Amino acid sequence: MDRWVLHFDMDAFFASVEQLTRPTLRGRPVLVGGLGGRGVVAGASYEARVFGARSAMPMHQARRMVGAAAVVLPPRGAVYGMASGRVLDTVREVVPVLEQLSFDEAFGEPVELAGADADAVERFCERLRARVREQTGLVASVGAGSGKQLAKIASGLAKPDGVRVIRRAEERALLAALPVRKLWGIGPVAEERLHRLGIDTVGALAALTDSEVADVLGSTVGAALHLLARGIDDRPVAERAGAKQISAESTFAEDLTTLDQLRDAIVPIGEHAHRRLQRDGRGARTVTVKLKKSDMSTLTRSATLPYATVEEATLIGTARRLLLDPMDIGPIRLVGVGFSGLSDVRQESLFPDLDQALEASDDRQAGPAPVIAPAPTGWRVGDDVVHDRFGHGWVQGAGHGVMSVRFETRASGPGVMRTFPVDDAEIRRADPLDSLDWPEFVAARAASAPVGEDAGDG
DNA sequence: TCTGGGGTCCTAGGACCC
DNA sequence: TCTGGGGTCCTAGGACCC
Repeated sequence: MDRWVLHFDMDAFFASVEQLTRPTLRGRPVLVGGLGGRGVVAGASYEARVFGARSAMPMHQARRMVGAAAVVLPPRGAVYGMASGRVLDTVREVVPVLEQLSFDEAFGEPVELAGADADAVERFCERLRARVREQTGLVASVGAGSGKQLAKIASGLAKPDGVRVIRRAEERALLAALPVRKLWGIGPVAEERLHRLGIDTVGALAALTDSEVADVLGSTVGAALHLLARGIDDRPVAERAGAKQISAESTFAEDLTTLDQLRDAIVPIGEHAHRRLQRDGRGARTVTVKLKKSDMSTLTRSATLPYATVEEATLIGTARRLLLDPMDIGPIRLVGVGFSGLSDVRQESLFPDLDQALEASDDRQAGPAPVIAPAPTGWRVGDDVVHDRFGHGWVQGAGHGVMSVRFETRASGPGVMRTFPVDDAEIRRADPLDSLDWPEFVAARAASAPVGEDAGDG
């Protein structure tokens, strides 16, 4: 009996959430991403893509392509996370088993579609999209095919705002004509290797022998891709287990050149990773430090503790001791801290002596301020604010002692802009999530919870 | 003014144990 | 007293995904 795998993919997710919660931005070219000199685009609205802007492009380049109309916003991870959760909850009402790939993508294989004809699958996908749009205000595209690979290719063809069902009869021809890069698992390196051998299409890849593919792409990855290229893809759709690794990293505006700078810089990064570890609830046994040099090559150093721990001092102390000296390895643009070997751990250690030893050797100190200045105390474009009379809004511009605030939320429709002195006492920092929910739930939440910090967490 | 941040999986070598 | 083979754990690097 024919199986049907669905791939569900939100359209321009980050930018769409911005346009949903800040209605003035609808129809405008929105770029979400890092604002600094080294920032890249994390999300671009379709209006921005018209100019050639794309995800992963350096922000300055995208900004130049789009021109003066560009609206550039820092990512609001907490809002995207909340929106993502609601979208997936909605999908789950219809497709209970979901394999979530990211914030905005998931595979499903609805049991009621087993053996269905393509028209029925198409109707199902359209109903799913309509439901998501009604309940969340966000647009998804859905692809369907005989396996994960084809479902994913189909959703790519469906975008924007559509459904694409790849029928059995068209499968072979469609796949064969595709550039190899379209296969999930073929990136720039594999693509280049195949090009050098004159293999440009999935059809040409499929026509190779097993051993030829293994020679070019390796025996494990090569064999898997060779099967996919021939349309053989019986991988099951299954819920993902908990994360295997939790990490945080940061790129600095200017390269770090001394060990002291690294030792200072790694602390807030380790704390960030540790906060997320705490939220996860497990402890970590292995600590990994990642350093990216100015030439973009990376070095990693890791250490495995005798037991998993949740202790911040132990974990960050271990990370600090793993650092290498830029005097030896060269200037560093990024520092990362990762925790792995995750497991449930009781709070009290089985090895109190060892704990003491580890903490004693922890050279962490309350040293000078981090090299990278903390967020400026003033208002920045994109900040969420609240005003007693005008309600929830966001900072659209700031400078020269004044700031312009657009008062609007998802529920309000396009709002008015007002100008205030930057030190106006009536303007306060607000929880970004209120832009999604205001005013329905906000009163209840404001009464019970403090304003969230960590909005940039994604 | 080049190239973020959060992940997964694979490879390969060495240590260590039986 | 000069040389095996298998299994597991650890470390480092890299490709790839969104």
